[in-house]
Amino acid sequence: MAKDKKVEQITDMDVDFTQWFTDVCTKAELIDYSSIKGMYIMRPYGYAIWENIQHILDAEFKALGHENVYLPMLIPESLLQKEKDHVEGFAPECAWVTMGGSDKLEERYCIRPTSETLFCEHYKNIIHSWRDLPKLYNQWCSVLRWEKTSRPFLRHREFLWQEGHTMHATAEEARAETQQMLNVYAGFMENVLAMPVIKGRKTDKEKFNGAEETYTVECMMHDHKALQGGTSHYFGDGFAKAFDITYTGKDNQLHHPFQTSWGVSVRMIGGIIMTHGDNSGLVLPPKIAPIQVIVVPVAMHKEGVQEAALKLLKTLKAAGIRAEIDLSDQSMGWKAAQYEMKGVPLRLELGPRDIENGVCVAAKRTGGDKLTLPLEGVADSVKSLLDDVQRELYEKALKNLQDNTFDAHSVEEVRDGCAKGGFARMMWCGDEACEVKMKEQAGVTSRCIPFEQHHIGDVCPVCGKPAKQMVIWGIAY
RNA sequence: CGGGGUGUGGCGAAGCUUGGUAUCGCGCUUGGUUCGGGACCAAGAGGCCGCGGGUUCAAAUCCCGCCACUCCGACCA
Repeated sequence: MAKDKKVEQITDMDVDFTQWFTDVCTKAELIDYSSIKGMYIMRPYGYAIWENIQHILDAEFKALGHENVYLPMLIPESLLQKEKDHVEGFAPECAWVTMGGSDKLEERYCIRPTSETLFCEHYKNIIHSWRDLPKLYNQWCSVLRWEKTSRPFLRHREFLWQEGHTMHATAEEARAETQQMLNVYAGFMENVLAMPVIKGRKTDKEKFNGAEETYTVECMMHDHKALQGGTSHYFGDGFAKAFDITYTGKDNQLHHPFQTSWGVSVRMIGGIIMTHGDNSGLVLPPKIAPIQVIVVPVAMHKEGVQEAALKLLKTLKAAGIRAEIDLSDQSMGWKAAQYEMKGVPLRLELGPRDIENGVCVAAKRTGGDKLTLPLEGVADSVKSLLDDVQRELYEKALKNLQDNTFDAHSVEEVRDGCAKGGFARMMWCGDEACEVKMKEQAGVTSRCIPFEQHHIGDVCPVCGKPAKQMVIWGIAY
């Protein structure tokens, strides 16, 4: 039976979620392994998803006044060391270039794990006056962090990302930028990736090395674990002071500018997979899917079928839909399973019977009965179905988040509740010692201090002292 | 980086204990029949047995080292 064959190809997600994830990454042809641990090959289908992410986000960044730049890949050790917290955080995972050709280098160069220091070096050269501010730069690139363990999309040693780095005249302006970009990420994830997010602030323990404040959008995966979707940092003038970046203000006095940085990476693709995927494979939100519609002709050998299918494809493409056709001689069943594996949101079948009736048959990747669509005005019906899939994915993910988020009043409650997956909301005194205890006793980390606060209790259940905020706790990827 | 498991055509496995020159299924190629949920017949092609060293007349098999994958910790976007 067909069902048995599916199980052969891809591990059941309820049996082994990790193995299921790896199966999807390789069998949907998103990724291949290279010979170096943690360095993956992004195959055309996987890279196309990243390209779609890039196109949409890049346009949003630019609409908000940001400019793209490209900075070097190597950071001299002396430059990296200028900001103490920053270097301490990244030193353990830096890879170094020590040779130039056959000569040992005078100073070793770090392969960028992130580019704050490089941006600072450059900003010092180009920022002199209040007229030079703000500087709103963004860079699409890859960075390298020598991770001990690695997994496709979730933890690469080299990963693709974007890093925005901005400089502002005032702290208020920089803070506003930090929030603005967090909102850009949240909107993108919810509206385009169909992934509901929790916006909030990271605790000091979890914040970025060198940042004053780190903000995050946290998502819940299908297995109820947490994934950070994007981060936005407010640096204050710490880096500016460390790198001696100054400008002359309208008051003819020297000032340090205020800085932000923000980024998202291919990890988001891991998030898409783990949010929407099912036991048939990948499920892609239509807005990001490289192929939105696959046209499958049925009984192609029969008179006129192929022509009609190609005509249908042309109609869809002309309407701006990312559609493709499978004219291979594989069986109907094989094709159905194949495009389900690859997460194509909508499949259109067209056979002799349909042509006779002037219709085609649509199957949504999200399931439900197959639908019969008149070929007359098919592009509009398809667009509407794609919208349905997009909405259904979001609603399902939102339900998963809501159903698996609970209020907790004790460490034990968090431990037991999160052990089977989920987000715990619990009050917190703000003390890092209690956060450490949560990790030790409940096995969870703080995901964020959500902007949307609820009053669950008056005290921190860990220490009994008065509580300051509600924190989301969970097990993170 | 510590502990466990794994590595054999593209994929999944058998063979390893007891050394003798590699087997099966899927996939791939060609031809034909099929075609509304993973089709069938026939003929073919494809292997540095993860890499390096050692033992031996002889190594996929035994020994040592390394690399990679994977799971559990610690670390991290």
